[in-house]
Amino acid sequence: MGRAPCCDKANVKKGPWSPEEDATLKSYIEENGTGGNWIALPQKIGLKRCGKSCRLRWLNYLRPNIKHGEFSEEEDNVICSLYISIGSRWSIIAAQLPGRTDNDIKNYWNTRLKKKLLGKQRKEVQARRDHAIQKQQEMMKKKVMGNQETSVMLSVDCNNVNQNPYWPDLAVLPPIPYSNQEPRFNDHTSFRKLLINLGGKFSDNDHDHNTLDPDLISNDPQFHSNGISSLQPLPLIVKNSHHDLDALNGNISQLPNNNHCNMDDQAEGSTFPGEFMEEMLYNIPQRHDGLEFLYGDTRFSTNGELISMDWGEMNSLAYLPPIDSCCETSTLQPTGNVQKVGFEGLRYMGPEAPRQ
DNA sequence: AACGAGAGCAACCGCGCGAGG
DNA sequence: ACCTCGCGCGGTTGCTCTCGT
Repeated sequence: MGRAPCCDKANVKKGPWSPEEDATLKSYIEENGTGGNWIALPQKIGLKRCGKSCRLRWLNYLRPNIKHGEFSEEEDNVICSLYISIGSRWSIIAAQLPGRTDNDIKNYWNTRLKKKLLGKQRKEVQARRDHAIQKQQEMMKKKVMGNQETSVMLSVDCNNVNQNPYWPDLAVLPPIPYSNQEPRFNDHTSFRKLLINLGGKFSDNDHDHNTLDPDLISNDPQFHSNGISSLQPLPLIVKNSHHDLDALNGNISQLPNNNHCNMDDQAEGSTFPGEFMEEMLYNIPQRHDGLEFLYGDTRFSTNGELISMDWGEMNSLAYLPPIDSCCETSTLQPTGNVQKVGFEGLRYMGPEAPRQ
């Protein structure tokens, strides 16, 4: 037994909305509001549409102050930052981006932002591999020549490789099977882990945009029902490798400023998900974390061994950063007017001490 | 110019939740 | 306490457009 349909499917129109339908719906809602009943609304105004369809059309397209078109880098930052903390809670993310709808953000994430991350990462992996192959070929050539000088050079090269423990012997490894990796990128957890490593603060000038509203989210019933027991921004473990290890072992108190990745000296002037992505992928010692889709889910034990770690565990390391009230969202009133609803916009104002 | 593949986006679907009876 | 109904959400689908061959 399925649930009863919300409307008579046989007698409702589906597909794209005509300008006439748009006009009818818009003018009615602007004059009278929704009347608190979307299901009854289409009948009331003579539209052969499902109530849900009307609601969606209004929310995503017709209501005032909807912003369409390109997302700014700042908006990218907000989306990524929030995605770290709450995952695919598009409505909450949308609440932090005035004029953007959850559907818009969801589409943008699925079609572009995600690819932006992956594309960059792939390109660099390939470049590094090509470079390593080239280098090894050169080394082999010299080795064939068999002089002593060459062995010294080889030894230096080997040391260099060892300084970069994640790209050992690349030239003898088979090509990374991209297609096999894809599925692992497709789940939210993998992307969230990746984004955690990106630090949440993706550019130098986004102080006003890495926002999250803990009240909004903690009051959101669905949040708890979705299996994330406490909505708390994760510590953004990026910069200091020793602190990272401590944090991963639960030593949060030893994580100064860890809610705000300091990009200034790690990737100054970088943009997200651009140069900083590369920095994260190739230059940071702890790049294992969050790139488990490349290396397997890992974290470090006290003796430095890598052990498995899932999202839930990572989430348990979280704490709430201080709050700066600054944001507001909008709701549609029965009158059709848009009312600003103030909420305590949670800003990552870091660096700050972890909340107890 | 024609065609196919891929990207982007609007819209639909099904489910969980809360309110109200 | 239980049931029904509507809302809101996230995931998915499918249409349209663009670009490459």
